[in-house]
Amino acid sequence: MYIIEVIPLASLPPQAPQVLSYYFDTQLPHGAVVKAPIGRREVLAIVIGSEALTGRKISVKKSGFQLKKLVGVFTEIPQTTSLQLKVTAWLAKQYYAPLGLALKTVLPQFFGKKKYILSDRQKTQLPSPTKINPTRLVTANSTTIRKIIKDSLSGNEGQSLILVPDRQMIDFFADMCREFNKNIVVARGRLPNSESFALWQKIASGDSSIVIGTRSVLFLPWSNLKKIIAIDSDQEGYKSDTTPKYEAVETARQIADLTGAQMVIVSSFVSVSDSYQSELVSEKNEKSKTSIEIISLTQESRSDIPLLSLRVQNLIIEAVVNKKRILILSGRKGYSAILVCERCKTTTNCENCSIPMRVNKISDAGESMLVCYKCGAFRNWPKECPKCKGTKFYPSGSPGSQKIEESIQRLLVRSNIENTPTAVFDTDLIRTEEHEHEAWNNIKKKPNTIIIATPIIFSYRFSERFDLIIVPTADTLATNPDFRTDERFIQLMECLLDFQPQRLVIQTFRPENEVLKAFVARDYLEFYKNELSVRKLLGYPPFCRLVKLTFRHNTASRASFAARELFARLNQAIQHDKLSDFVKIMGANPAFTAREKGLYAYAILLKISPDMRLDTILKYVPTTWYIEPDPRSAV
DNA sequence: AGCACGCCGACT
DNA sequence: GTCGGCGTGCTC
Repeated sequence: MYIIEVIPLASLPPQAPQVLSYYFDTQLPHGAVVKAPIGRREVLAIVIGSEALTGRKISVKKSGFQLKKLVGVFTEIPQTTSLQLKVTAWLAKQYYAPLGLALKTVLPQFFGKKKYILSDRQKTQLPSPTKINPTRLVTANSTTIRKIIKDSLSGNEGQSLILVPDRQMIDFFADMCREFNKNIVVARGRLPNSESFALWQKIASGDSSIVIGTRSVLFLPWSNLKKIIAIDSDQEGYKSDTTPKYEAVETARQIADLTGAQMVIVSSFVSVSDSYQSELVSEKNEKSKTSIEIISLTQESRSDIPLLSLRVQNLIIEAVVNKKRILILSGRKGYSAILVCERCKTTTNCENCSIPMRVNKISDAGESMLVCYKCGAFRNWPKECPKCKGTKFYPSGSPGSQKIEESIQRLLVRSNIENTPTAVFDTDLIRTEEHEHEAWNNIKKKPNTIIIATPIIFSYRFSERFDLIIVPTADTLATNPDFRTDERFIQLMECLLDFQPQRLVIQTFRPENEVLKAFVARDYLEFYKNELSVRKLLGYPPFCRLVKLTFRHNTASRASFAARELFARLNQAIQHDKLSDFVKIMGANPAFTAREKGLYAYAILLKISPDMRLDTILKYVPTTWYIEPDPRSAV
């Protein structure tokens, strides 16, 4: 009899032991794959140790548990590389995730269905980097990116990875690289198992190639990785939506450190956090030739603030007449942010959530519905106001894509150029990748289409060109106010410049805003300096890591009780473990959306010293809480 | 993350 | 009276 220690490919609470023990008749090698019973189910597990069972010693060692027997062996041939195990351990530690789920993310999709043979080198050792290369940080625009990628890849004998934030970008980089290298591998998420296996083996064999893909390709069995180029570092798509909720670029840097590869981040705009990383080397690029124009809306008459100022209207008409391509950046989908009662000014809120419902146009005749973007609930236009019994309502608040399109169409009609097509490009209309392709092809068929798009258009920013770009609502581009709002604004504007417009026009109620001025001057040194000092003072990234804790319950009092209870418990732990210099607790407060899908939500925000392990404090958080490390938004 | 247990509402 | 909703709790 032998005691076998395994990592099961299942989620165990992170505060519980992550390695489970079983007994079995034979010894099993490190890396073997077995079937282990957990509760009433069977899961695959990786063997990480075997020891002979000598008498009753074990019952003492594993007291409290009745050891179960392994159900069977899938294969004794080791299926995990040394690099994979290192990355697994790092993911689990860095993002406070169960080890088994971290392992599941690094293993290939065909794991447990196909068996394979690893080289000895992969099983046991890493390429042992002689030195850790500092990450290079390069700002690029659509004219310089080709050169930067080409230079970065030239003379590279090993494997290279180009990491992109979303699938739409893959083709652009694949086509670009094909011009100077024939060995391009395009990795699109879910391949059939056989293709996925072929790709996996090609990379495992050490074959020199340039791999282009989204975050899942990070975990290919690199055997000769020399370079990782990440396109942008702060895009939404880089954050994993399943546990472990890793940041792909941060993970890429870790893999680069483990393999000795060189890491390069190519961004349109260097984030505040990246600007602080002292080991990064920034390389300037030339300024764009776009003329940036700010239009102050404060002078427009108070009662009738038009969506498009006279100046913008004239520019659009002129551009249409001259057959120029026009893009309008929309901050949100739908028609408008809120619906207001004409008499008492009350907004219509969702019944299940404590947020206003958005107005959505559902037909060209102007028929509208209300929709909640939190829970997806729909309702008809209200008949009467529950407060004042008023019967007239009007859409208000920040305008969405539909309302912008409506304004444009009216303008075109007024100007007798109504044969100009318009198209909305946002996630209301584009639900799947095929939709997106189709929508895009339709637009391309009519090159004079005026496009009204949310930031999802940025996936095309290196390959598309617009002559005139309008930002009608600069002040409401950020959906929720947050410490990252200002940098997010600059990032959006910098991405717009990648379309290389002749003119970019920004409408604002706050023309004196410092952030806007920094963008117009395109000089961010002062911005970084101010932003960093504020963040240092308030304990935001890069000076602290944030962890958002959320508790939801259908009873308000129980939710608030749980929140106060954990708040007290964490404070106690901080005192007892002498962590007050390393952890700050904000809360416990009702969450930004205090009621969500009928549940009352409370949130606690932790600010944790970047070099402290998250589990030092998170081990005190009950499993009933939702834990989100490095949330994209602090609210 | 699964998966079962357990306790409340609408069906043959 | 059972089926089934999903809240709560456990996994060597």
